[in-house]
Amino acid sequence: MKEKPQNITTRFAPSPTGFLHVGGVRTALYAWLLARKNNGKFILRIEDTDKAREVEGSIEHIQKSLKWVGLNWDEGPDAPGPHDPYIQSQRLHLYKKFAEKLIAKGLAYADPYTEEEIEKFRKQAEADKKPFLYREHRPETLPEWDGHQPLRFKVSELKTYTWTDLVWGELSAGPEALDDFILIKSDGYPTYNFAHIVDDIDMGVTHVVRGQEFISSTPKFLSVYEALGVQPPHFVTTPPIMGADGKRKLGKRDGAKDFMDYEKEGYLPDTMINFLAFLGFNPGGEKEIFTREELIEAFDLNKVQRSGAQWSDDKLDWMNKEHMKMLSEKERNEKIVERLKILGIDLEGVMSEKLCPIIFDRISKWGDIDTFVAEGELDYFFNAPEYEKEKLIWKDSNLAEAKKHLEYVTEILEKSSDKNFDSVEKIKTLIFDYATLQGRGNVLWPLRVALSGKEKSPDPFTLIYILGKMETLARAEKAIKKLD
RNA sequence: GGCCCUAUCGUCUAUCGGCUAGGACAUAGCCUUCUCAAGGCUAGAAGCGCGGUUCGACCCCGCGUAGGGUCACCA
Repeated sequence: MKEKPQNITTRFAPSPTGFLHVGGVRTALYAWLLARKNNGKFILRIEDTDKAREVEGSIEHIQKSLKWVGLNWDEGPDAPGPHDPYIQSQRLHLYKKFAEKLIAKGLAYADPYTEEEIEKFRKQAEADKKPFLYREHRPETLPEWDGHQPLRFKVSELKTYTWTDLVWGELSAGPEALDDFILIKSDGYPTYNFAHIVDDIDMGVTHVVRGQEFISSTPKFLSVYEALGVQPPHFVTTPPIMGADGKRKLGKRDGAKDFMDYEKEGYLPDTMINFLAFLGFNPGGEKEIFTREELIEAFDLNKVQRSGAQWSDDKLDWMNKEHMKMLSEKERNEKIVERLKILGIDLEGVMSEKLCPIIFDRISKWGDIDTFVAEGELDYFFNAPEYEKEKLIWKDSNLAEAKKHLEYVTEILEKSSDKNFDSVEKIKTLIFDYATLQGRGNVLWPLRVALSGKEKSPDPFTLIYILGKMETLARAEKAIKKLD
């Protein structure tokens, strides 16, 4: 229907005020997908114009987050490009240059008021239940700027702006959205409202992918583009991600967590990409599990949602398991062994070959291994169990019966010539034959509980295999004694 | 409060005027299984309300309602 846009350039422009949360990453993801799909350019720009809110180390942390999920940028703080540098605090001269253009046109002036005076205006507006508009207090003669007051933009024409957002369609807002906002603060740094426009122009950004909170200030941006005589870029506005309660936009103030926490919890990068993309986007079919490449292929701005989507840990976990299943057995095992090692459990050779699949079945993210271990779920392999008599009995059977079966099985095990139970298959056949005659549950249940000490555990043959002859017999005999 | 936006199962969503409203997560039940998990099957579960346009509205329009965003020398 419409031809592929040419020479697309998108950017992600976080401010280094701490960590990135899922909302920020999704905005970055959409910008990245848009660029990658169109063979365009994706720029990372750091918007550090608020020195008071800046948090040490966040630039590195943000980059780490993006790198974790593979959102690579073509130009950025650590990737030199034609518009170096990519950190706003190092581009002050540029904002000044653009500010001077506006001053020359009579479209910018110094703010003569003190902060207290403005605060008074604001309070008054609030009391009158009216939106605060600075321009209503604009001095008759515009004060000249000496670089120490805030520099304000002068709205020259109060009109209704209409623009097309690639996600939301046609949008418009009247003059009440226009105001004399601050371009450059008294500390010499530009505000976001001005800096991002200057940078987007300078860097040739064609598509501004941003959160929905910027819709209301778009007329302000358009009035600046107009004053500068520059054609505005395309706006691509993403819907908000709501907290799990569905009530409010997810934000740091509401306890949104550090995106890197998901890495710590053991989610796969591909899951995060897949999940985040689908929170507010759906290509239309019934397929939900997408690889990164498939996502780039399927991404379409027309299919991006406008209403907020609620975050769901349940669905994230499900999706992560789906992506985990796409891993090879070798990759799975390596991950599990690695995670266990951190917990002080060393698995080697056959042990890991046997144990890893059991663990894999029971987790939906690598971090589940931690709770698995913490809750003693793997104790059946490492510690001799304590018994509660009743648990050794299968359904309606009785103690004597359980004991009889256990003793018989013990006999089979003792007779086994294979000291290491390397061929559990042979033993398995013998026990199975017996169990089939006696009722499988009646035999296998007490055996499994005797070996594991738990109501839930892997099957008895796996246990026999891993425990070895000595330990298996020791546990079985302990259980038999308990049944006396 | 002004302005802007949004509205399909509990949740994420499909439908681009023809719907017996589809899928996924979650929930419940059943099957399989030595238990749990996994897997398979099944079930319940939705078009915010009122008008209008139309042969026909979940889809288009208006009003109402609800929710979100925004109104900083924050981004």
